[in-house]
Amino acid sequence: MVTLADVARRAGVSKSTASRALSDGRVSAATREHVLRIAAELHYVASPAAVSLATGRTGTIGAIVPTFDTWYTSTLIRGLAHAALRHDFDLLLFELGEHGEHRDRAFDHFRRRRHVDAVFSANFALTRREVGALRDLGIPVGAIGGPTPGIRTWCLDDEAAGRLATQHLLDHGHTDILFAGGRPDEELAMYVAEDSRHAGYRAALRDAGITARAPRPLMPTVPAAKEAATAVLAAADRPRAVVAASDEIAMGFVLAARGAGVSVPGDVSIVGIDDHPHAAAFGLTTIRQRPAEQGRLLVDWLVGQIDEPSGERHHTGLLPELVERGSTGPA
Amino acid sequence: MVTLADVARRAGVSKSTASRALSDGRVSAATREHVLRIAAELHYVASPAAVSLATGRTGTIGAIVPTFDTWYTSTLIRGLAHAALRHDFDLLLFELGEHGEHRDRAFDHFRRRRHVDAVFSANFALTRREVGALRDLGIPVGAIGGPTPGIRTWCLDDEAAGRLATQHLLDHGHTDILFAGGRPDEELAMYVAEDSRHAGYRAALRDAGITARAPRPLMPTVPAAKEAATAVLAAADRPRAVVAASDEIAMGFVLAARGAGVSVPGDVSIVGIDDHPHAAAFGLTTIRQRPAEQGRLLVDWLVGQIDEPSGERHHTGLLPELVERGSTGPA
DNA sequence: CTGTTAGCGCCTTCAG
DNA sequence: CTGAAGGCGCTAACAG
Repeated sequence: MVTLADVARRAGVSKSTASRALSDGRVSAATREHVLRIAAELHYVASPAAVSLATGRTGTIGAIVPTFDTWYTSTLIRGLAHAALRHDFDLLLFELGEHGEHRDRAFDHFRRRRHVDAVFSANFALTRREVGALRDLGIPVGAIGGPTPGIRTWCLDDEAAGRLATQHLLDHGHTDILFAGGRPDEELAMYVAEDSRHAGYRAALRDAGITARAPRPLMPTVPAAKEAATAVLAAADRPRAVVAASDEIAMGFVLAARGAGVSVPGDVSIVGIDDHPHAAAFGLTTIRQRPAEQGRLLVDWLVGQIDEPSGERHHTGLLPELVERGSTGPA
Repeated sequence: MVTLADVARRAGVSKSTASRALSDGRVSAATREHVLRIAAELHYVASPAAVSLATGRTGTIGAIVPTFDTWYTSTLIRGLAHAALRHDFDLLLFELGEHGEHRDRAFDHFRRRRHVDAVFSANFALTRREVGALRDLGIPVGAIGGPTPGIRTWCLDDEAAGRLATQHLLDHGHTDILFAGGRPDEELAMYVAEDSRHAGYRAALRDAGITARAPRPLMPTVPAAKEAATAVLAAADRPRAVVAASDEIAMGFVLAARGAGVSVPGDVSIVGIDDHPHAAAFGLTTIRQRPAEQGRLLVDWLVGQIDEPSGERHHTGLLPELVERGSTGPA
């Protein structure tokens, strides 16, 4: 392997000069150019380990997410990866999974190794204790999630999203609107976004002077939603409209409706939240959020914080955006 | 930060003894236990950079994939991440994206940094040149993709999958079978799996003495497939059955069929390949593959190779598996 | 079994 | 502007 010493020797300068030439340091333009040329010829690449040991910087950002294989998290990670690359940072990935041994191990493993300069966290998947541990790492932490003491956070303004979706239905004259979503299992801190969306739904109805139905909790996956939706649509008190807490839930409803011969939006209007890539094929009216851009945003901020920490720890709500397609119609 | 020296001093031994106690080395049981206790008390964690510099090992595996946000790649990565964690390795991720500047940069960045002990590659997304560069890295390389000289590879036996899907239709008495899939854009090396699946389809028909239709190339996404399917199903020579090169394509067909009032499987039978998580909700008959297990397989192999390279460079085809649901029926 | 001695490759004072 | 020297934290011979 070619080292800095090789480059220095070949260039006829000292290691220090070579080092300076390769980075910012003050060197004469001539030597710099010369060293750079030699380095290129030799395909010199600095050893990350050595650089890290000498500087304390690792050049990598850690990302901690609940699972990779969902539209939201995988798209978010894509955004993180692109931005990290643009800033010349590497991205180290940790999947937490559900609570349990594996999860603890993953988290511990991540927390104890000091080889990241900053960490991105999908906070909505962490316990309070875990978030605290992250904060105490002493490096910049940026998270997707609700407001969290001591941590800079961002996320879709879920309440506004729920409100916007509901208002859209209200504008169409609907009054019998079901909210579908929210975990049946109270244990998990995950998916609290759904609670905020539900709150937005309730607020919109309250403002309109309309009574909300009892929500229909379900797991936020297409198959689970389809199953639940089949029951909902077969019931005597079938709602005329539904606000789905996510597009996957909305898709489950569309699938169930078609299977049951229920027309969308003729018999029931359905609005989702997310703008999942499949939403268009389902003709879904939805509230859009852009995970990839959220990832970019986070990494840009993190990289800035590595150089000069600002101490800012507030929360930023991202604006939702209505996308009208064919799944909603007049009451 | 607490270092090995701190532990050694506090334990009253030399750094080397402490180091040995913390790892495999020969030390008396008593000293080992003592050092271990002190280390735990002090929350000692070895500096990865220092270890790496001293040993030449980095404890991380690099993964290079075309994009994160597809079911296949994100599930694959989940498998990689789980297995890596189990072996106490970190996972460094690189997303290549489409060909172009960003892609070159990503690849170069990855190739030049020597901070991974082994690399996983989603070969199907790479050019021959890129694969060659990976091979020349001098570290173990394991890939998902077709047989590649000099590289250990695995992938679903796509030809067998295409054949199995087609045979299933043949068994139902179908003779008018369309193959939907294959990139309209010849440029990209990506998704060659579709070609093999198409080959399997043709082989099955040939064996049955049935003439194949001209395939319907399309982008492998739900929206694109739905659009293409709408045209296919409206045509005068609408096929009685279709082998979709992937479940996403199959879903596009199901959506299009429902939109056009075409009954599945009454008017047209549809079989997919992959067993995407949404497949069940679509009632899709499909050929299953298990990306997460593929990821695990790869990492297990890679970790073994890091310790003792075996030089094996062959290809392994993974067996496809028919999953019958409701989207296929008699001719 | 344990301590001493050298580095691993780079950056960074400190002189010149 | 440049060179020499020391150290980042750890492991790996080499003696004892």
